[in-house]
Amino acid sequence: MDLGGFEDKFKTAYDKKEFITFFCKCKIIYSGRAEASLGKGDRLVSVKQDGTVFVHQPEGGNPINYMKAGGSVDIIKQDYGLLFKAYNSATKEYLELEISRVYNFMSRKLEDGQKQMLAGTEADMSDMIKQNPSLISKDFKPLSREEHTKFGFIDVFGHDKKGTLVVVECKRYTAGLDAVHQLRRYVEKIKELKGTNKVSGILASPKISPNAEEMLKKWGFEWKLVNPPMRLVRHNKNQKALDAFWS
Amino acid sequence: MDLGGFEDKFKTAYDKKEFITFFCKCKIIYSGRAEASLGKGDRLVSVKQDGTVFVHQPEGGNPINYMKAGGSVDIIKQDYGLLFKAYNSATKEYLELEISRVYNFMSRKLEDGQKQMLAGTEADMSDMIKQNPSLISKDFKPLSREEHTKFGFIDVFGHDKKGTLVVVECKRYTAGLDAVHQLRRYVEKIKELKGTNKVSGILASPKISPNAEEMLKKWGFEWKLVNPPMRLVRHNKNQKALDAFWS
DNA sequence: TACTACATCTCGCAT
DNA sequence: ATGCGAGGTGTAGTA
Repeated sequence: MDLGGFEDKFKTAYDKKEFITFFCKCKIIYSGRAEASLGKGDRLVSVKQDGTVFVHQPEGGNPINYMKAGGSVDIIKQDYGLLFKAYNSATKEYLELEISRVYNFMSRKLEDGQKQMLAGTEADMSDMIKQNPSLISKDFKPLSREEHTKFGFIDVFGHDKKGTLVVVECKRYTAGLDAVHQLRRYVEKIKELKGTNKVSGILASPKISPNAEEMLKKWGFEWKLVNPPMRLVRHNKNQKALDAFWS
Repeated sequence: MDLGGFEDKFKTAYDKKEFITFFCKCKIIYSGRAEASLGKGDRLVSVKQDGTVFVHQPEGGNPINYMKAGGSVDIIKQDYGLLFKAYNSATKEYLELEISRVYNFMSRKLEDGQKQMLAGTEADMSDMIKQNPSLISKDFKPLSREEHTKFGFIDVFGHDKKGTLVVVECKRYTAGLDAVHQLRRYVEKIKELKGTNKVSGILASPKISPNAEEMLKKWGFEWKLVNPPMRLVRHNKNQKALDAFWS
């Protein structure tokens, strides 16, 4: 594609705040939170309607470069082709593409007012435990969930029959050392605030790493196997319904 | 764009393992590591050459849905339009787009063998400290850096004039409670391994949160203000050299 | 605004 | 394969 034609199309679409995307050959320099450079190659470049920019190489899950919303883009003629400059003066970030060729270009104003519904998060897991406290133990009585105020960020908080306070930390995946440290921090905090040593800590997760389990025991806490809700529901349930749904 | 024409183009490009990207109106369901759904709206959809899929809404930095490389994509005619099914049997993940309209389509085989060079990471920061130990203290003698062993991952390890062992943990940004716990873990580990209590811990970062500083002091550690290297060099250095380098 | 913790985190490295 | 920590992490929720 002709670079002059691209420049015109880009500027028109950018002024109209359309979603822009194109394939090109370019060299990349980023300067801001770090300093990065990438030699010449073919990439997908997109500029979103809020000013977000991202660049993808032909393989790999994440953009190789990006700019968050809030910046601006200029295109400037150079001897080698075009200089695509995305910059954010507020954060002092600069992303520059030295474009030598543009292969394809498309742009359009996209309309989308939808927000994603999501189930199976850690919040859902703590919900499930509060609804079904026997997942932790027979005499666990939950009092609160996702406590973000008084005691810190505790997933589930409650007590047992003997009046011992119980702090539960949930992890959706394998719990590691960091999870054990988190639990310890919350237990210490509760002990301090309540002026008691009768506080037990429970880590609830589908799995725990060996080091984490060792440290957990060393500090007198417990691990409880709990699977997160909604995970692979379709695959663990009736297989016939599945096949019907997914094929 | 005609849905039948899109279907043909997509299948041809997909078979050739081209980088595919299109604008469409669709409804989305994801099932796998969580369960998610998103009502009808306009989005950008891309399928990369390694099978990576991502879907972007018109605004926001991250893809609203994605699949990592390793899966497959099918397109199936339906009464409402086309069903785009991306699935990975190994991980039991499914992403389905119910496509009612396709606005634009482009695909191309992209060639790119480049890898990004990056400077200003935490590894560079620990390098800098090892090169310039006075950033920590006058009598700090670094011995090793980026110790990536079974004991853990210690950024910089050394000793002072009096023979006290020193563990340094670096953070590029504001150090929080997690960083303090990390430091504590490494110090405890070293004490255990070396059979001594003469181990001091230092947290090196450009900033520290109040809670983190409190906990740090409580445990007898120190904070040292260290800025990460390479950050904003472009803006802090001589402007003439800059212009030469960056233009 | 700053602080805290989650994320369908992703990614790389070492065991 | 698993564990562990960094990330130009991003993002949401709260004080």
